[in-house]
Amino acid sequence: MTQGEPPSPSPRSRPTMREVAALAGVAIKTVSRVVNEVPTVDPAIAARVREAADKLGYRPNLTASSLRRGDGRTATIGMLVEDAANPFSAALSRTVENVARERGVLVLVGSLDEDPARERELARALIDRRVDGLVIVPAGRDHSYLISEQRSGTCVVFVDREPSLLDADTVVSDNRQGAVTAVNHLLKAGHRRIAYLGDRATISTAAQRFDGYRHALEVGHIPYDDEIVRHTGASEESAIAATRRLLTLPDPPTALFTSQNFVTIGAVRALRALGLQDTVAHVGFDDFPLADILSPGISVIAQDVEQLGRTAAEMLFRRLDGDRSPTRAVTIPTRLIERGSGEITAGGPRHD
Amino acid sequence: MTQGEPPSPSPRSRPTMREVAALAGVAIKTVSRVVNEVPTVDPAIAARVREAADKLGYRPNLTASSLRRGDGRTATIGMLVEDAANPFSAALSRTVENVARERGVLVLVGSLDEDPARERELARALIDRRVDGLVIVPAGRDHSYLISEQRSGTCVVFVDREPSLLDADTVVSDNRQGAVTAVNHLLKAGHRRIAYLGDRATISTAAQRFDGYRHALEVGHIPYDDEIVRHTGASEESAIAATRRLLTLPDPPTALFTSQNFVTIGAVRALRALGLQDTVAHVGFDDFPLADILSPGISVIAQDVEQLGRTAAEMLFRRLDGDRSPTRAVTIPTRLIERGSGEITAGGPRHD
DNA sequence: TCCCGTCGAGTCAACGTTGTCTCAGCGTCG
DNA sequence: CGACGCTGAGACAACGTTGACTCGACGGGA
Repeated sequence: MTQGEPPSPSPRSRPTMREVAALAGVAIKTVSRVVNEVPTVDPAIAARVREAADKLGYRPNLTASSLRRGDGRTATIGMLVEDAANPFSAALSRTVENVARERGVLVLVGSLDEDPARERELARALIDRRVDGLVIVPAGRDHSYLISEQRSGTCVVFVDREPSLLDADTVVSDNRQGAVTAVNHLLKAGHRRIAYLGDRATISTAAQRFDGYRHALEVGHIPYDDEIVRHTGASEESAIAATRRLLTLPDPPTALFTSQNFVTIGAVRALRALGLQDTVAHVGFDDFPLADILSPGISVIAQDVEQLGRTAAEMLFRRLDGDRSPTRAVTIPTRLIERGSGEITAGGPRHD
Repeated sequence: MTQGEPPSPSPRSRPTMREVAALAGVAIKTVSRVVNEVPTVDPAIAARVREAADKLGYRPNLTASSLRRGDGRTATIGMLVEDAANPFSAALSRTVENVARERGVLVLVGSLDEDPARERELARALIDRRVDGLVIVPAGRDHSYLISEQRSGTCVVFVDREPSLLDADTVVSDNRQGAVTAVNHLLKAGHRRIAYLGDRATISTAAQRFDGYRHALEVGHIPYDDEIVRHTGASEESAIAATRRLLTLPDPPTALFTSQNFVTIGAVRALRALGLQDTVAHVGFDDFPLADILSPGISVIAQDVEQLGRTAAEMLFRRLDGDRSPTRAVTIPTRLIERGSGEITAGGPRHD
C-alpha cells in the first residue's frame, strides 16, 4: 500500500519572474519580454533568461498575467452540462473542448443535475474565476440572473435548451421536427396507437418533442389519448415502470415513442422483460451506444451532438473575437436511423 | 435563424471593489471585508455595501484574490483524462467533480487522446493557470517533467495508471488480479484455449492485465500460445478485425478474454457477426452500459470507477490540506459480474 | 477628568505580471 | 563634431484584491 519517501520536505513556492531576473542578471521586464517572445530582445540575453527560467523551473503565472493585461482574458471558458458522466453531456463537452483546444483555451466543466440553484451557483463560480465565456445546457427556467453578466462582457451561449428571460446565442436540435419524424415513421408502419414516454414537460426539449408528437398525431388524424402519455422524468427505473403500466393497459399501445435517452433504455428493458421487443414498435429520441447491436436494433432520432457542440463553441469564440451582431438561434437537424424496432408493423411482428 | 437585438452596445467592464466602495461611500478595504464576511463590520455599513454591490452586479475577482492571498489557492484543480467523451473517463471526472464540489473547488478537464506530448502541454497549461492540484490518467511513460512542479508545491495524483520516473500518489484498479479472475472463470467453465485481446502493451494497465492472463494460464498448466494473443489498440474496428481472424484460425479459441472496453465491444460485434455469441465464451475487462441487456449478457470484470475517482480526489485534497506523509499507491479491487457470456462451457453451448 | 483599551474603519504596500514611459548607447548624417 | 534617430533595456505604476498596520472615537476605571 505504501510506496516512496515524503513528497517534498519544503514545498518551496513557485519561482517568479523576479527570481528568474535576478538569476539572469536582468530586469524583470526583460524576463517578461522573453517569456512573451517580444522580438526586441538581444538573442544572447534571451538565451540567458531562458536558461535561468529552465533552471528554476519557472512557469508564467497566467492568472497574474490576465489580471494585468488589457483584455483581461484568462484563456479559460466554462461549460455547464446536465451531468458530465452521461454520454450526451460528455460528447458535448468533448466537442467544445476540441474547439477550445485549437485556441489554447481550457474548459472548466460543471454538472448541474437538473438543479436550477446549482446552475446559478456554478455560473457565478465560473464568473468569479473570470472565464472568458460560458457554454450552458441550462437546468433552470429563469436566466435573467445572467443579464448583468452579459452586460459586464461575459459571453454566454446556450446549447441543447433555450434560455428563458434572457437574450443569448442558442444552439438546439430540431426537437419538434425530430419528434414529428419519429411519429410519422410509426404511423407509416401502420400504427394508430402510439404511446409517448418522455422527460418532465418542464424541460424545454421534452416539451418540444412532446409538441411534435401531438402535432404529428393531429396531422395524421389520430385522436390524442392522455392514457398513453407519460412524462416520467429522465430515469431508467421510472421509464421501466411506466412502460410496464402502459403495456398492461386494456387497450395497450402498439408502438412507443420515447423522447429521451434514459427513457428509451428503460423502455427497451421493459419491452424485453415482457418479451414484447419484437411486437411493439419503438423509436427513441437520441442515439446511444450499442443501439445497433440489440435485437431488434433500436431505431432512433439521432441528434448531431458533434455539430451542436461545435456550433456553440464557435459562436462563443466569435463573440469573444468581438462579434457584436444580434444574437442568433441555430437549429441543428436530426436524422432518423432505422434499425428494426421502429419498423415493426402494426399488425404484429413480420407482417410486411 | 436570427433572433434578438445586439447583445450589448458597450460591454462595460466588470465593476470592481473600488466602484462598489465609491457607491457605498466606504473604503475599498471595507468592501473586501464585507465580501469576505469579516464580522467586524457595522451591520448598517455592511448592508449598504451589499446593496451597492448588487446594484452594480459586482462579482469578486477570484484570480486577483488568489494572487494576493497568502496561500495562493485558486480553488480549481486540473483533471487530465484519456478522452472526456468516453464513459470511463467521463465517470471518473464526474466523481472527482463531486468530491471537489463539496469543497467549492472547480475542475478543469482536458483530454489527452493517448498523446504523451499533449499530456505535458496540458499539464503545463493547467499549472500556468495555477490549479491547486492535478489528477492525471497519464498517457506518457515519463513523468519526470512533473518533479519540479511537485517541488514547487503542485500536488499530483495519478489514477488508473501508474506514474513513471516520478514519485506520486497513485490509485489503480487491481488489473492483474482482475485478469486472473477472468481467466480462472473461463478455465472453470472447461476452456483450455483462451484468447487474449487487448490494448497496446505499452499501456501499463494493458500490460498488467496481460500479465494476469499469462499468470492464470501458467497456474492452470495451459501452455501459452502467441497465436491467440492480440494487442490491437483500443478501437472497435481493430478489435473486430482481430477477433474475426482469431475465430477463423484452424484451431480457434473457445473463449475470449478482452482486456479493454472498446476491444470488448468490438469482440461482441465480431462474435455476433459470425453467429458465435452463444458458442464462444467471453469475459471483458471493464463494465459498459447495456452489457446486461445483450443476449447473452456480457460477463465482465467491473472496475469500481466511483471508488477510483473518489479515492484519487480525496488523496489530492488531503495533500492540499497539508498532508506530508509518504506517497501512497492504492489498489482498488475489481469484481466479476456473471451475465452469461462468460459461463458458456467449453464443449459448446448448453452443455452444463 | 484623564488614560488606556477596544472596536471599527481606513491607509499602504504587495501578490506576479505587463503597458507606458524613460533613458543610455550607438550609429549616422549634415 | 554635434544633433538626431533608433534600438534595446530598465523604472514605474497599475490590474483587483488582501495582509499588516494605523488611527480616531468611544467607554470604563482610577
